[in-house]
Amino acid sequence: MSDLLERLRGRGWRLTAQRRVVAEVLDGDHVHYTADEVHALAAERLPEISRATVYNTLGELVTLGEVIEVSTDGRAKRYDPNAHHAHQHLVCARCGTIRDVHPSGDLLADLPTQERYGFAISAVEVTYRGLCPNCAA
Amino acid sequence: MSDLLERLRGRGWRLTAQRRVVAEVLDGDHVHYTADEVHALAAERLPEISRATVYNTLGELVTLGEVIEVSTDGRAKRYDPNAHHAHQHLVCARCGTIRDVHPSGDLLADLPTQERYGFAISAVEVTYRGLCPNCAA
DNA sequence: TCTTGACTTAGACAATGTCCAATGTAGGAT
DNA sequence: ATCCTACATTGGACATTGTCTAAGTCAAGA
Repeated sequence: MSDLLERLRGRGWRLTAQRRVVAEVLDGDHVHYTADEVHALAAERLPEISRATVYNTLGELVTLGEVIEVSTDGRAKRYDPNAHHAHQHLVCARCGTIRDVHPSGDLLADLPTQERYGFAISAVEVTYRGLCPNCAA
Repeated sequence: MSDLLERLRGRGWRLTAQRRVVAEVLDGDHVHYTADEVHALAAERLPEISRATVYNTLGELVTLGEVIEVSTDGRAKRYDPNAHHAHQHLVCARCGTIRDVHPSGDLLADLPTQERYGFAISAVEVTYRGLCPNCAA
């Protein structure tokens, strides 16, 4: 993730202050912010950045495969910059916090063809749900 | 699911026309409607049913463990009445259609303790994403 | 049949996300 | 160094999904 900006420039991204700030906010391994959280953090550095730009930029990063969009609870989507390493999520049912975990084995065994019902499958997600240490108290 | 109404009555549910209609709409194995779809279908039989009642009733059914709430795309949640048989979901990335599939083995192997980060895990979800036969065309 | 607490209703409100027309600007061309 | 222009940003209106509340209604036991 640290050389994200170079990768993006290499793909012809026009590098603006807004995009740089959004990318910097997302830098880090265990970060799973909502769009509004990204907006708030970006605005600390670039006060007049608009919500629309944050949404646009996040959408572009998802399209480029640099971050993964995670919808765990029907509330705000969260954005996961750890797109280059296969991982799964631990989600708190109360506060929505997400934590990455790493595959314990190769559970991603593909579905047998007869269970695919004609779908062209491109990804598998595994989500463990429960209460985080904070909310369990 | 077919004797859902009896189970609910047995739990002290007050049986109203609205609840009956919502439960009937959800009857069926491969049904995964959004709350608005449930409302529209319920309104065909009981025209003046309100959205609030549909939301309330769906929430109660989830609390009672009779249906499962599925959030696959950050858009509307879908309600899965097939709560009594373990299963996984195949989700179309374009149209949001959901299809049930049945565990091919016991992939639900628990996470090792050192990967739980103090979470009290209560459920595991597996979602396969791709394009359904319709959208692939 | 009466009564009562649970249920339903309409609509206001909240949270999240999308879209658009007007304005600004990054970076190549000159 | 400056100019151009296609692409990016902005603010605000709008859309979708879901929640809440106060007032009216009704299921089911007495």
